[in-house]
Amino acid sequence: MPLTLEDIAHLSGVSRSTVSRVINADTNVKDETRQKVLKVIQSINFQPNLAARGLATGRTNVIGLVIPAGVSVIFTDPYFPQLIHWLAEPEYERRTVSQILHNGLVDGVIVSSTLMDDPIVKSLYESKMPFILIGRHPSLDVNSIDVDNIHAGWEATLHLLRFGRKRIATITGPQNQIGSYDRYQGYVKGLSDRDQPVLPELVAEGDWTEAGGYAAMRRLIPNKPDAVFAANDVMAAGALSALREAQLRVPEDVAVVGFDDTPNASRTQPPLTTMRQPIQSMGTLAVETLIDIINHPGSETRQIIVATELVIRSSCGTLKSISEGGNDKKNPVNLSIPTLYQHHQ
Amino acid sequence: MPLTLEDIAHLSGVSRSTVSRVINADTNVKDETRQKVLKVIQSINFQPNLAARGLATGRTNVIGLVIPAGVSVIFTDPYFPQLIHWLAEPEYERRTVSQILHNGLVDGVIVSSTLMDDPIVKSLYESKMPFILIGRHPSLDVNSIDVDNIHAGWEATLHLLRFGRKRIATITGPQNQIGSYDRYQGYVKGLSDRDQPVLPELVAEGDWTEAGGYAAMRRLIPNKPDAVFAANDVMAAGALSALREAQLRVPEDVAVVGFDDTPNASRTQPPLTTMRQPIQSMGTLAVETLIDIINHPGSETRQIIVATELVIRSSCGTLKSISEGGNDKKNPVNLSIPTLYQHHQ
DNA sequence: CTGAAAGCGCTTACAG
DNA sequence: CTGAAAGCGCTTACAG
Repeated sequence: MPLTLEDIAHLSGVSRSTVSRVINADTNVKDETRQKVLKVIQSINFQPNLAARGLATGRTNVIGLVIPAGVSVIFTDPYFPQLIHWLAEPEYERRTVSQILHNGLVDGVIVSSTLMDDPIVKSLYESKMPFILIGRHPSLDVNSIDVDNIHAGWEATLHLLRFGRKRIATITGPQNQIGSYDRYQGYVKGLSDRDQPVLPELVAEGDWTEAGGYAAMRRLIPNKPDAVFAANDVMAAGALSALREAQLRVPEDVAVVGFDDTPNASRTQPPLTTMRQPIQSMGTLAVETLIDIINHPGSETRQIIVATELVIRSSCGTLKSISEGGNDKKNPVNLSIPTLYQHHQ
Repeated sequence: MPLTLEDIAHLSGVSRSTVSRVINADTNVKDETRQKVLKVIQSINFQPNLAARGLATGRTNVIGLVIPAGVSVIFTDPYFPQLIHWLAEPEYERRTVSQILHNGLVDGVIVSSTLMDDPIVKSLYESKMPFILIGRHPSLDVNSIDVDNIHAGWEATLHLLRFGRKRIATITGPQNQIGSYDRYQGYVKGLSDRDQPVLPELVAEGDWTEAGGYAAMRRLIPNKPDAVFAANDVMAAGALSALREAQLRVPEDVAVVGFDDTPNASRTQPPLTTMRQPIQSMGTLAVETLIDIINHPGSETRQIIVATELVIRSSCGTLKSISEGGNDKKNPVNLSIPTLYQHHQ
């Protein structure tokens, strides 16, 4: 149970009214009293209930934004990101965690955080606020929904190996993010399982952006990779640009595999082979699961893993190109395609 | 002042408790009573105060979404749009207007609606809820912030005329949107002011999307335009694709002017001349103005017009290309560039 | 400078 | 099936 004004009042030996005055920066409070109360408030990180305040004052301090034609348009027309750019200002963001999360205005939260040890997750975990993580947590037993990134990275790498690629590079995401770290571990495991060395010169860290993928690929090219596994499609697209610029053919000279299967993956030149995650379903499932968690306090922790699926397009060659690919007798190519594989477009 | 349960109780001749039961679909209400109460509720479109309900029940029925690195990433990585795709589902959207707007959870709203006569605007206007429109309203006296779309369309068209273009086409936005309608009116006025005919065959309506711009341009090409004014940059980009495909050179064969100056405008091939609106500032200004309106109830209506600015890149040729452009003695070219004009990139 | 008390608009046992 | 009453957690005159 969250604390109330009354609790703070008891703890600091004053009345509820005085606590309220302190919180609202009313000047009619003796400085000594103010300090005393403030100390208590800070020590237990008290957040006044905004619903109650809203009721009492008739003001909530929240404003709404109505956009036409639903949420979808804000992603198709670059006009909207700009229009709500103020949302990204530090002044607005700072309040998010402490204030919006623990002030009685939300029943639970979905956290799409991939940071290795995000303080938000820890504080949420300790606060008893219902929440679900999209991703996984390395140590805490929290509700989560995720793909098996290690397995997915492993599978992507193996796919490249099957095509006879010998110098498989990877463009990773930031390594302080667990999903990104896991994909890299999958890559390492894939190579190790086939007795291939993991060469540092073939590993470049990106930042999920197209520019980052482009830059990473530029760093890799001098080291002569014949394939690259990018930890997301956006960086893969950047890598394709760098390869094109360097006059390298995809997939003939360098095969490329991405991750996500975001809509643009099928529109790159050439279309991208990529590890699909069912992102939309994960979002929906997160909402549904969270609501269920809210409705069943004290229920068991849920850790949901959804399946990924390699979507084969042309950026890594098709099976017939294996013959061109410098086949290797020691690691015979497995010509059977797992049933999980599907072709798209 | 919004009505309360107590008001409904009086109006329907029952107690507050019963009204609450009806609203919460409690089965312990005589059917006759329920109908009576429901009728009153519907007749005045009563919305219970969610802050009060949240206080009473300890549940608000709102869930939060925490995303890493701030709001900005959701626009750069296509992962996020997919993750929150459920927000776009009708089930979630339906509640928006009536429920979220009039339930005491927001103090005011920004409406980015461009529809000619949006019912939301009307209902907001009647409800006394503080709000500000991004755009303008054809008849109601509402707070608004907008650019002068007529003037901007006029200026874009005149720019093309100055370059000696004779068959200036336009790709409009949906004509049931006022901003889009205004831009078209500006185009018409620009041509009329220079005694040029407005040819229906040179007018095509788009839907703001790249695909829509592409399709519109394909319809225009057979009618031999030598310039096109697109009502936004996204459609202009689509038009560029269609022109490239038709082997028409930009700007030599067809000059193109866009609208917005969204970030991609400088990255098209060739970079786009476009009418810049200060979208970010409009967003910020809308927030600030709304807060001010909330803080000063009963203050005068504010109608803010912010300036646009033609950003000249290469899609409409540079001044020296005027000499190639088949100058017209009757309409001498004005070689002086207004100081408002600026060159970018 | 401080506290007791009323009130914001709901929900929900409790009593009938 | 219905109503009176208490309570959710705040704020804010009012009295001292």
